[in-house]
Amino acid sequence: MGTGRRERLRAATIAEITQTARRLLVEQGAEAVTLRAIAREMGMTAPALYRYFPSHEDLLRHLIGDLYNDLTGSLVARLEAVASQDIETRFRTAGHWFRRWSLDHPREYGLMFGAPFPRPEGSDPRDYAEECGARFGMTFLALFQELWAQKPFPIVPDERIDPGLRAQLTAYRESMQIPLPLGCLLVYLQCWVLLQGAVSLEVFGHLEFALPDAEPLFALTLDDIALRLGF
Amino acid sequence: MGTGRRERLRAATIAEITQTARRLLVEQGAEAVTLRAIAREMGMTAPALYRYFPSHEDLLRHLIGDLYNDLTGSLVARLEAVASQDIETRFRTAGHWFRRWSLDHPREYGLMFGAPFPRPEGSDPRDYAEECGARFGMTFLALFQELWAQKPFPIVPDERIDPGLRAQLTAYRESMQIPLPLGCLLVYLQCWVLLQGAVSLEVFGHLEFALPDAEPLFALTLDDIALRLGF
DNA sequence: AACTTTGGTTAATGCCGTTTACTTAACGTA
DNA sequence: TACGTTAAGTAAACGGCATTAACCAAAGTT
Repeated sequence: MGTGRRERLRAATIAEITQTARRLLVEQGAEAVTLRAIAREMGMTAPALYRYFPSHEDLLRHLIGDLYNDLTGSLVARLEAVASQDIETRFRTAGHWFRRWSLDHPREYGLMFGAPFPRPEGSDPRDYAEECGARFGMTFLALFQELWAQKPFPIVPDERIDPGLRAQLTAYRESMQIPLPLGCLLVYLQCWVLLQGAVSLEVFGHLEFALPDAEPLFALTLDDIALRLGF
Repeated sequence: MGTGRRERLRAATIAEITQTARRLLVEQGAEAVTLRAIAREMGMTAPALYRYFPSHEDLLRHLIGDLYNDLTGSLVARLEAVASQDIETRFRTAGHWFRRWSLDHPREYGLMFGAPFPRPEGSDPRDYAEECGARFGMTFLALFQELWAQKPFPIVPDERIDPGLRAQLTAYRESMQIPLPLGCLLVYLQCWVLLQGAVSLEVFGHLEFALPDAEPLFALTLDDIALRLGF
């Protein structure tokens, strides 16, 4: 129509797109993160986004990856801020921090840790989002590694772990390339289930039927974790 | 168009609508549960559904309520089947059953326990879905009540519970009209967090990064719960 | 017989993801 | 410097979505 006289000063970038998507997510919720809305916010039209992502789905997966990276960066920063403290304090810091981040970013949390939309059939089982998620898990695992080296916590010996579980833990250890006893990885997973389970219930409002404020209950959950880690 | 010659032999019912919605949910996933699809399946047109529900949103909330009722009924039936066994066995049965139901009904589970779509502003904070959810929770709580009457498990005395938590537990107890010590309710909530947290992570695939089959880990979670209940 | 209620219909609005065909600025190169 | 190519956008269209408005016929009521 001629109004167009495009300047072509600068093309959009993937980072700008995901940032816009995130802003929409935060301000208006997951269902507001549409291709048309993102494009509208950026002064473009929806089909242009197909130059950057093959589908809406993939854009969201990429956003999830970015969110994991944000989470990881924020955790690392928080841990560096308390690097001089003893290891128990740092564990508790990590736990509290994860809960805080999650409560402060409920919509991001929902996208990352809620019910996954079924991944499209042909897509990588190891996509960007999963890679970033794995890196995030690794950051937590590093804490356990350090604790184990510094002050080993009580674990179950390999031969007393259920064989089916033992095989999976062995495979997991090999894929991670981290030389820890299987029982140590098991404690890591159990702590992670405790932590993320408690946070998920709270963020999703599934504890409100009994506790409007679940913080004190979470403190007890952290005590459980501390107990398991021999603190 | 005249093809219409409606017979008006029978009007649709709310139950038929939610059953159709559930079938779509199970067979094609949450995003397939549209008003148009439901109506299509029932040989109707979408606007007709507005005679039964004020919005798509409310229809889904009602479906969630029905799913809770299904869950409750199934749990009660399972517990009756083992009613003659000792209380520990029944607890373990309830836990395993909840996991099994959830893994067998992942899409229903996602709708009920996943990230909640934000409820419309003017809607009841105590809608049908929440009522049914409360009844489900009550069924689990009844197990604790029975256990407590029969073989009390170790609890924290009221005065050693964090004051903020104590106040909330007191309010919860009054709303539930169930005369149990606060420490007992606390253990109930802790066990529920453990159980549902572990199941959520597994159903949503958030443990697959380490464990393709999380059953043995879940068994350990049940052991934790058993420990807390003094078994 | 006339009126009201019940439970549907069609048509329309304005979203949505996605595809197709087209445009045009920028770049590489002969 | 002219020319082909690529990169990055556009507009138009399709079919599907929730929702609303206007309408209609059968069933029940007075």
